[in-house]
Amino acid sequence: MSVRVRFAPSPTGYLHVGGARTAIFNWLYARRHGGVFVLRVEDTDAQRSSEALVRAILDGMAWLGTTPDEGPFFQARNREAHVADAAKLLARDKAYRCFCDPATLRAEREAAEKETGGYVYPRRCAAIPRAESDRRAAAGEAHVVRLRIPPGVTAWRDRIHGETSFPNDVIEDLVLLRSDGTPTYNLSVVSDDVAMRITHVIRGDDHISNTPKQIVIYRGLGHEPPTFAHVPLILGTDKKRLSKRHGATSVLEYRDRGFLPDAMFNFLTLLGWNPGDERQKMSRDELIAAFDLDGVGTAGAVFDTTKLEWLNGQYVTELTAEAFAAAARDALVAASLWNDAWERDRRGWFLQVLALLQPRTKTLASIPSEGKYFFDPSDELEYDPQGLAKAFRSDGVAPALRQLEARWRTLPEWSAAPLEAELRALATGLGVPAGTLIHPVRLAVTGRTASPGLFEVVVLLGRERTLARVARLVDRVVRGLL
RNA sequence: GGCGCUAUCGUCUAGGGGUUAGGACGGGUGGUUCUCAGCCAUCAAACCGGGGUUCGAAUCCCCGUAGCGCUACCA
Repeated sequence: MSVRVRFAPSPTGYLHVGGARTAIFNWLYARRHGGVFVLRVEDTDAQRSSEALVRAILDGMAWLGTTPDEGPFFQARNREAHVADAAKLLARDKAYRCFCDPATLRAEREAAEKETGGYVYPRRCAAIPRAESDRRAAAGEAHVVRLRIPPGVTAWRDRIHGETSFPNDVIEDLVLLRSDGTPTYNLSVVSDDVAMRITHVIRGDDHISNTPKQIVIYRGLGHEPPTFAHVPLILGTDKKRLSKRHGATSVLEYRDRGFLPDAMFNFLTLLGWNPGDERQKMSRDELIAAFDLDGVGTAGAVFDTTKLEWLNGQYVTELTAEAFAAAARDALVAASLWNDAWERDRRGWFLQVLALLQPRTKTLASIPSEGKYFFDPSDELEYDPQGLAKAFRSDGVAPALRQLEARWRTLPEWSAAPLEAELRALATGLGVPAGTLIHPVRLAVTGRTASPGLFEVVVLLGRERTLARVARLVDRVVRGLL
């Protein structure tokens, strides 16, 4: 039987990293086994669902590259089939009508929870004879339909947790159909999974306790349950289930923060799964070839973005120059630092600047700030205060820079080798280490204490901007303005 | 409260009777170098606790403990 898996988010929020990882595992499993990946939107809660949220989930999946082979299907549209399945269960006596007053039940539950803590519906209506049940329903008496949980134990072999079982007496005769005739979650899920011929249910650990209920429904319907694989939850740094208060949890937020989808995909894959060897950075094809449910761990995993940043840096470094340029363009536009010339006659210059920046870039969003001294036409830099104090510790620095400025001004060729030779010659003549000049110059042209190689930077900055910046800083230092 | 799941460096994890308990991120140190990044070298860093079983438990069993999840006419 060919593999059919599904991702079934309820559109009550954007696609968060936990859901994204579940989607990835399903997608990977389908790809690995030549199966089909189905997307089913569980939109039966009309209050909380919205089209915009459906859109957000689809966008998130598209960004990650886990687009469905089938779907999106919308669960709410299958309501009639779910109701029909409930009728089937009723006809087979796998379910029964419950005429209990909801307010009474609620009171009982509250009282029980206060005392012993536990409460399962005491099955008062389970024994109502069929004829009476039919008569009362026909007479219009309000009722719900409940699943009849048989005695015994419900067990399954979870692909991740192994043998798992629940004693049936702690499983409630859950409501399948509400008094208004609408189906509830567990019924809808099973009904749809059966209709969609799902073979493997790969979902979060939080569904473990729904599983025995669903298995009873499968059997009641006369179907063999699928294989279940419950993936451990993703946790926040406090080890609690990841939620908004832990910071960014939407995958699209990571896109906006300058992360690459391949990096995010790779990182999420490694959260709770490992290839069985020591690889960390893996391409999609490698991931597909290596992915297996057996490699999924059993314990929750803390979502710590430190490693994601490293991984993203790896992927950024490997981007082609064109791809990096396109990403840089978007980031610069967003930062209002973009100049159209960089796509035209200044294209070559732009690419050279980016070549310096790319290997040092961890996230795309940091490009504008990291390269501001290149992109911002202004020479009014802000100087790193600590760097300033250190670079101009000695009084001889400012005059030395003036000499350097003069030498560079008349340099026949504005390129790295002569620029460096000139600076070093001056340093030697002055009897100081080259760093004594290099550091203040770096500060003058970039405002910072750290940058790509100074002479490469200066070459790209050009003579005008370089000399203007050096002169500006020296001037301000001499006048005691800094 | 009940039921369930889980427990190896700070984090992601490997290891499933005998290992110097391995790797990655992050951190430290040293080297390369004008700084940063990178690269190279190197260091620190873990088996939740207690009982068993065994010649020998991180590993198997039991009991604790802790964390998390579920416990609706929500999904």
